[in-house]
Amino acid sequence: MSISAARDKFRVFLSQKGLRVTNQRLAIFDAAFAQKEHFTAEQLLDHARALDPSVSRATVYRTLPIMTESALLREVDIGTGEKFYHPNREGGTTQVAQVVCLDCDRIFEISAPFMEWYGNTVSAKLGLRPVTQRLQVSARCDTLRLTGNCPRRVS
Amino acid sequence: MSISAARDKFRVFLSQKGLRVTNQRLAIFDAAFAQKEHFTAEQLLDHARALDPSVSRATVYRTLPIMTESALLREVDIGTGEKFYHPNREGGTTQVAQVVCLDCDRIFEISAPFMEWYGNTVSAKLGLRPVTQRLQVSARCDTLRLTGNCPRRVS
DNA sequence: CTGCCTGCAAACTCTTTGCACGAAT
DNA sequence: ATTCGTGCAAAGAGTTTGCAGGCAG
Repeated sequence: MSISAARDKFRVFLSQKGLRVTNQRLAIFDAAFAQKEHFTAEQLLDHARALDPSVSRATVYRTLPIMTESALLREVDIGTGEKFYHPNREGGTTQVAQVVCLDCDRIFEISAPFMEWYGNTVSAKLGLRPVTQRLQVSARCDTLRLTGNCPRRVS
Repeated sequence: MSISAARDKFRVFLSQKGLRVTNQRLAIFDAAFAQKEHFTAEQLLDHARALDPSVSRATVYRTLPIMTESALLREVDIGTGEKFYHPNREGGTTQVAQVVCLDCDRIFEISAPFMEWYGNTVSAKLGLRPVTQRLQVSARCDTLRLTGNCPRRVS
């Protein structure tokens, strides 16, 4: 999905929900889709302000749930206190797992289709209906620690 | 593992680490192991104070990491802002997944031995060495929502 | 023109920390 | 007698919210 297609999808989503298409929301969208890696609300605020200085922290926090609900953004909570976000460029709803490198603090997304099966199986045993699954692996990078170089490039 | 065996394990752990065996730490331990379900730091404080009114919030927060490190307690972060804890009565380090019921807010622990294999596989692809895994499923309980009764009893 | 959206700053929640006193070893 | 542990209250981080004015529809 191209960025302009995603942008259109965002506008349509807002309209269909009866929400207004404001310059601030568009700036936040553009800032989010310009990111190459996972970002925090604070980082997004910085980038959005570079596009439109009138964007406030409050609006960023109010817009993030909208973009998450529209599936344009993925929310990732790795238990560090702050939430991370990542543009969903493929537009799909495929299950993904996260691998968090404890040495470079980067987050890698890995397709994990079996997670859905697992959620169904386990939930059925309890008489529940699965809604979401999260699979996260935190790992160390020996190469980085020993050589000082991270062997992985920015995706 | 009986509760008194666990209590001894806690005392031994403290001693071996050069930490002191205080009444407050023991009260917090006893309060934790008296819980039937997952609990928060605040709930633990309440129960510990019932055993020893001198226990403070600060000491609870300072003791929780110690009990977690000693594997007597398991820390569970389901992304709600507050952390949950659960006594590890079996004493093992088996991988467990959590199923969180969005209707009764209860947390169920499910053995998930394949998680370790998965962490290894995924990490190896990235050249990383896995440290921890988290697998969580959030699910709805239709029975509870429709009848008002939760079909699962407290474990 | 109407009412949703905004920025600002204060409030909130959970957790951590500095300090002086108190208790375990 | 040491030194670590403690309670208290304040600080801290991240996020949410009340309000008065502003802009989209």
